[in-house]
Amino acid sequence: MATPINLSVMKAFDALELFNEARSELTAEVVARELRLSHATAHRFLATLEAASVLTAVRRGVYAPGPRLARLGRMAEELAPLPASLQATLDRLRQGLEESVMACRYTPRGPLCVAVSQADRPISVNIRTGTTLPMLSTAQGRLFLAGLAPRDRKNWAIGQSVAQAALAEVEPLLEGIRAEGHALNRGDNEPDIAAVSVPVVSQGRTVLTISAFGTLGRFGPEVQERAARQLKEAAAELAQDIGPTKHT
Amino acid sequence: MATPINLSVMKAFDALELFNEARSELTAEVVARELRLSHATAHRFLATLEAASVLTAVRRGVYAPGPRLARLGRMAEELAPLPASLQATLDRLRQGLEESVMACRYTPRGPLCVAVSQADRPISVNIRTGTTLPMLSTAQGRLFLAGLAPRDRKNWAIGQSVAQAALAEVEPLLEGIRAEGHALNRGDNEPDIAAVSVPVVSQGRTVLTISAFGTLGRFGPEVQERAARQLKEAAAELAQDIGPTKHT
DNA sequence: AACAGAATCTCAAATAATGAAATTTGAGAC
DNA sequence: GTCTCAAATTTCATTATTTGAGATTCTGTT
Repeated sequence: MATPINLSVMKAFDALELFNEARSELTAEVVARELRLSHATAHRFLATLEAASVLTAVRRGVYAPGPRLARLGRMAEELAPLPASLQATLDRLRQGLEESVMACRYTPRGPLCVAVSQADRPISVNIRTGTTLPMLSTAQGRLFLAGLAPRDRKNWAIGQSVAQAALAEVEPLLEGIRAEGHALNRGDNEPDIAAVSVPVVSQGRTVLTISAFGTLGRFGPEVQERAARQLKEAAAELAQDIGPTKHT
Repeated sequence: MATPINLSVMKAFDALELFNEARSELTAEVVARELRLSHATAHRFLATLEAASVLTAVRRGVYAPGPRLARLGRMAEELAPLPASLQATLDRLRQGLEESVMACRYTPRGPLCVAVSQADRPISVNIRTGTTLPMLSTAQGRLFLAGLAPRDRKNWAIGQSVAQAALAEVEPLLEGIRAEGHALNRGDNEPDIAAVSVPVVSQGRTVLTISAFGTLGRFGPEVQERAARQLKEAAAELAQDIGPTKHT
């Protein structure tokens, strides 16, 4: 049903995902172990990425991020089609709410996290940009579904091999979401994690969701209501930023 | 002789290279044409990159850079093992010399451009980070060769299938480079392009080159001398920044 | 010098990628 | 609403590429 995915390319990006602050260099041994590949195959991925300047060989057998990856990232930041004001808006909301805030875009597989502003506390809930959330069990997913016409919702379920029964089960929730203008999540997707989400609507379509999220204990009724209000104001501003585009 | 390279991964990065300021979106048609693939294969690469969040689907058939690419780029900028002061140093040199300035690292395939500071003029010579230069015909390549022990130089030629005769031909040049402490290029690699390069030497090894480059007409003897002097001073400072590391 | 472990290379077998052709989608005309 | 058609997406037999076991090379230690 779906376009087959190039598995080598996925693995190459999986390898890049192994870098983090605590691991600024990669060896074939780490790649082989983490991605469950042979040592020879892991080495070949690293050698390929080095040949492409995506990685740089620090010394024999040890690789670090390379200049091309940095350049492609800068290019992505300059060209990606998000409102210019999105990150600043998220930062402002985060300061006002004192919780983490994020924005998601619709994809058929689920809401895609495209920007985050993490709460300032030493330890807080975070999500990585590029993460795709489940559609049926998250506030963001339900907002996107609530914004679709019934036929589009049905086609979505068919396209993603989701049982019509599962879709029918959330229809009452979607009704409530449309009435309230925001969606809540209290542990439905992740235990002990709450979220309040509102849609950014441009030309009758939900083009983004923005959400405040954190631990359940921090999200009582008053916080929820305050968050929903502030998120809605921000969403209205963002919708004006987006305005009419050729994406109709 | 060398580790085989994964061709699918290379093609995926070739596809990413098609974005630029004038082209912020990609279609399968463009990818197919530019990379000489079938329409179906081009679509599959785009779908793969979209599934990996490296691209984002703007609408059916149209793709833009995605959040994961931006994130990986930021990660690369944070983790890549360059001296922290490198870019500032290049910027300062550019201002002093009023020419473009760049830094290269050694790879067996040739000098890899890892940082650039482009001259302020509306039109000036530039190079893209991630570009690998030829080894024998560039000032940077000759500097790296000049800094290798004769046996290492011979092994390099064997490893890269370079004829020993070609290597022997540049030996007198390398001798001159070692005596002067810098290397010149006046159209040897690219017609009408001149470069002055100096090595950044740490623990007896040439770990970087820094170069000023521009059109031939702007690089008279006085400019060359002035550039060499300023580049050498900067190289000495950078070498101290690098200092003793575990890269011995 | 010898040795050992890690990194790199080789190549036959297995698997995945490719592209021609079929199918689906969606915009525009009526 | 239906129909048309170009573009996008999917299918599947064939071909090319990828994989990993094992061989070879490299390098640090003694």
